[in-house]
Amino acid sequence: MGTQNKSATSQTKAAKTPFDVFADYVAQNRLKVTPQRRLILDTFLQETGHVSAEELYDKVKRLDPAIGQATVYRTLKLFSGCGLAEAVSFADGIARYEPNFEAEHHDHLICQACGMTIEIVDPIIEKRQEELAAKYGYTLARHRMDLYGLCPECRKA
Amino acid sequence: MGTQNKSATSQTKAAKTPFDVFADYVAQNRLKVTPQRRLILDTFLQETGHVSAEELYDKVKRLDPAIGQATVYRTLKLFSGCGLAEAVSFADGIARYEPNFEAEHHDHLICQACGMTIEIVDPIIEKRQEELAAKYGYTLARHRMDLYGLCPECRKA
DNA sequence: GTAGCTGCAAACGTTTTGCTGGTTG
DNA sequence: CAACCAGCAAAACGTTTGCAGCTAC
Repeated sequence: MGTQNKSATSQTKAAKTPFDVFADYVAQNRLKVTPQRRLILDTFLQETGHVSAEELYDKVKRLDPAIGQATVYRTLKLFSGCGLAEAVSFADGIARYEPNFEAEHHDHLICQACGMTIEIVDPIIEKRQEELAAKYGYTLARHRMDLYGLCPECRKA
Repeated sequence: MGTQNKSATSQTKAAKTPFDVFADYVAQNRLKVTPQRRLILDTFLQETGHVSAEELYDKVKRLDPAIGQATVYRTLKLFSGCGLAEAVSFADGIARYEPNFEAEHHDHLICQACGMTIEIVDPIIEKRQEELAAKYGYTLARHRMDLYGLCPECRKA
């Protein structure tokens, strides 16, 4: 599949930064760029992993104590809407988001015994996923697939 | 459909029923088996897919109107603790559980906008997953696949 | 100028907890 | 009979919403 291009949309254009993505989204949806949103985006993009809204609120508040938590919640939804953030949730009832740079997507092949993880991308599966979604009238945005089993080493043991 | 054997681990022993699993867990942890727990387990095991605590509470309540919802919540945690239930959560802030004893597994097609979820099992994908695992020398035990997108309704809107 | 945003606080729905009496082992 | 559990109701939790004033476009 050569380079990672979800579609043929951007040929000559340099890769969009998250800020561009946000700016575009804002422009297309009659929204506005505010200092708060900029700050929240900045802070969010510095996250390496996943953050809960509350955690992000704490960090942002340190930089701008006047900010309200509703703003953080609302803004995270915005990011989620324009693909900058991916909502992931572990089973503890707290919503978490992780920065989604839209670059490399991959699935996981995980060893249950030793934790060895291989990142995989399989065109056949990706294609079939699209077909499945289409069958039910869904438009697919993203997916998560984790395969659990035993790696060759642990299998021997 | 013959008997479902996930692996060749149990030679002489008969397969444990979920009730056995629960009984063992209860015995080992100084817990008690009560009519309520039995009822909740029964009801839960009849679920084909995922249930929220509230949904299960409704069903159980129809069978025993005196039951309290705290009991359902507490009991589901118990099931989760002994491996009978798997906590899955889509990004809507509601905890869901699905029976975890069966070999019958399904994946999810989830609407990002309204949360509508369709349970799917696709032979082509299942087969390809096995092939992929084999390619890397892995023996597959289970997997999790969630597809996120827009359902037909939300797509229109 | 106006649509859209913010912060606040109150409202919301889900889940947990404290308590008292009842049941299991 | 000693844990342990049930039901109830209230509290706690994360999240959303209504509103009045403010700000970006």
